[in-house]
Amino acid sequence: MPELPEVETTVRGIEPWLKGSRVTRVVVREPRLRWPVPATVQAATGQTVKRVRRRAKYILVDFENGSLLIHLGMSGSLRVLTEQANLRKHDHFDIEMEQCMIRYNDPRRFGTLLWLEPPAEAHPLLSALGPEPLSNDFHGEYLYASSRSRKVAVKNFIMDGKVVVGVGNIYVSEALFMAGIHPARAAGRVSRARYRGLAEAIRDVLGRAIREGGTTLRDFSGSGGEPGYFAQNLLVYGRAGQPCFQCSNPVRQKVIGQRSSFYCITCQH
DNA sequence: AAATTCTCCTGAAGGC
DNA sequence: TGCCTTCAGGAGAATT
Repeated sequence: MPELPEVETTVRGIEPWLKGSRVTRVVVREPRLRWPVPATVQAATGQTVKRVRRRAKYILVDFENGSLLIHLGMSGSLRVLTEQANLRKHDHFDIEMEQCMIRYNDPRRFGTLLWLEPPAEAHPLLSALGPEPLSNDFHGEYLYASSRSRKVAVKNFIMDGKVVVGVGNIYVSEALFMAGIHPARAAGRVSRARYRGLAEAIRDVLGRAIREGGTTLRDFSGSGGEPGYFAQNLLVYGRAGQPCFQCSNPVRQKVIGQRSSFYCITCQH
């Protein structure tokens, strides 16, 4: 499940192949994704890529008069192909360039391909998003201020894209453990000092994952291309029943906000 | 407004 | 071994 670090790694991987190059063709062979891929994506044909960037977990391919928006959903991935390659099951679309092609594969079809008229930031999917977790706008004070009177579990609060973007189920579990905060605690009942620690933990865990993804990222072309986001050793996520690295008590697993949460009842309060 | 539930889909894992 | 069931999960939409 691609989280922010993998999306970032993907962006860095494909940008050198796309930037300054022209789209020669967009082939949509299986339009059934999160939303049906609209015919308007053909607007990219013939245009030159100005840049490739990430906002939350969205990939934006910017052109002079619009942007392609790509989301990897749960199971999406992009590959750069420089020569003919057989189609695989769940290959949804290709963006053909002068020197290569970007091929999107997504078994579970939770991903997205849309065409956005400028300014892209005004699009409903992007306009209400919170700050980037690695930006200067994101810090403990911000979390503290925006969580007052909020009763939702702090875990759900952090996963809310209007609060901060791109912190998914895996990394929120990791960051809460690092900060010693119980995931089910009401967001409004977390102290300023602990929010400082949490913001720091989020920044740390995402930053590390991106750096590790960057090291496993080589040329991003060919068959492999899978960003190595799981290279990171996880402290609690997926470790139910195994000893906590800090106190050796078994890690608990419980569903909070419809999603599995992993935490240590001794170390997190 | 805020919180909760529903929804999309398929591969993997578990049960017998 | 193999078939059937269950479940996970990003995030917008719908509902309470």
